[in-house]
Amino acid sequence: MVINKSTYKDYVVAHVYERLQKGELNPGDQVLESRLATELGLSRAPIREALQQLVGDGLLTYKPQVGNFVAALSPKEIIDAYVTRGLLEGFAVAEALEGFTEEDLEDLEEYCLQMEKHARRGKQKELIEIGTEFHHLLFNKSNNIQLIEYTQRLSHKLHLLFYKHWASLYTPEEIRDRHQALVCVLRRKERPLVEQALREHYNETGQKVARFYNENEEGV
Amino acid sequence: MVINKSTYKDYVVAHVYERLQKGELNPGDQVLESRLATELGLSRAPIREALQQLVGDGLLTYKPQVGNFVAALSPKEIIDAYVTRGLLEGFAVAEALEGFTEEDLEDLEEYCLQMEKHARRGKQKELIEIGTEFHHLLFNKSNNIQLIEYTQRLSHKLHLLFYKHWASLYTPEEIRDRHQALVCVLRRKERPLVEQALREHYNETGQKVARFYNENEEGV
DNA sequence: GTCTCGGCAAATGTCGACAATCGACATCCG
DNA sequence: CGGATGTCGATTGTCGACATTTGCCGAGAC
Repeated sequence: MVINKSTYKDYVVAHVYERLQKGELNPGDQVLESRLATELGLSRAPIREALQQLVGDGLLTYKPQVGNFVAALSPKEIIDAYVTRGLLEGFAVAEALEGFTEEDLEDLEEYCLQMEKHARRGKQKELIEIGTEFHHLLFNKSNNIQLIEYTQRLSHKLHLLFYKHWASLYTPEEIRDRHQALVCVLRRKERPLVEQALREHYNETGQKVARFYNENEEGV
Repeated sequence: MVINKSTYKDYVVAHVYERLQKGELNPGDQVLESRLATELGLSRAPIREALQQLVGDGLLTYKPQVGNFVAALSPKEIIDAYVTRGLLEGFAVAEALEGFTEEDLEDLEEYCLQMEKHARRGKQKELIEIGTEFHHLLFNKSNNIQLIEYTQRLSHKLHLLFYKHWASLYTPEEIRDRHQALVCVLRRKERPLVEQALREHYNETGQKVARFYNENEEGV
């Protein structure tokens, strides 16, 4: 593109994101370099770079001499990923606990209500957006760069892979309550509680997503 | 090459690792693609792939249109990285707490003694090796793939960047005691204690490394 | 003396073509 | 008929050349 002064790589990455979100690329599918190249009117070089980055982010898996495939996580791997995210985000939030102002907390509570509203009306896109914003606000208070980087990566990965199912996992009330509970714990300013709460938050979701996949289709 | 059926990329990655360990590449140095290419008798394509992987692992940083540079962490970033590793490894070990047999624990204690011995005799290479083995045995008991992957990456990064200083941070007795303390805590089989112990273990080391760098040279 | 502008060298970004490898199908032999 | 083997198409791996961008350096104006 022109707007982004940087290279084609990011453009390709964005394109693949989109394909993933639209469901045009599903777990297990092979991602062909030449196909993407002709699609985007580029040579294979920038495509390969983009794909490699996606592999690094865990969205694709790479088999040498064979190709890149959309990551297909087993139920166990799904749970693992969510558990790990809970660990990272829990710690990040705990580290930044003192940094949360009353205003922040009220913003978060407002998000809870909005999430419920959007969920109730079936506005999936807005729901996702607010949800992302919610957690973003949470772990971005931390100033541990390394921690944030890993959290972002994992968050991004889970977001793209399980994007579609968010609305079918919990009822609108559950969504609201679960997130309000987090804000509640945040208010108490006790590190271990905060860590524990976020771990459980993601642990539950991981279990649900994994069960969902187990029922609907066999992963891997 | 022939012995390794996989691609040149891994070969290049290994080569850069070596250069880093030997101190031929230092933080801040630019890593030139064409230079590596002629050095290894390859074209720039596999070099670029390898460098990109190294960027993903955090060993290099990448400036678009400019090049790749050996990561130069600020003191804060050094501490952050160690803290994060403590978080990950602490959790991984805690998760696998029941999996540690008495035999494992005795092996670990044996490692402690060997580390002290090698440190005392100035055998840096062996010291590093055992140290790596020690922590490897610790977090590899976990079966959380995602967690292990991140831990490995971070471990690898810190290993390569601060490899050289290990022996100068602690006395041989301290090295032994610090690791024996970990085994001790492991024996008690109490999750929170284990997590806490590993966090502190790496926190301390991070502080030391950061201070070391602050005194000897200005990072970044 | 300092600042600005323009051009030059060097490095990265991209391209199209060729080589090596893998998977699948067809074929051959027991 | 079943399993091993050879061949073919498709895809990735690698290459060398070209395009573009960056940062430096020096000439010239103020």
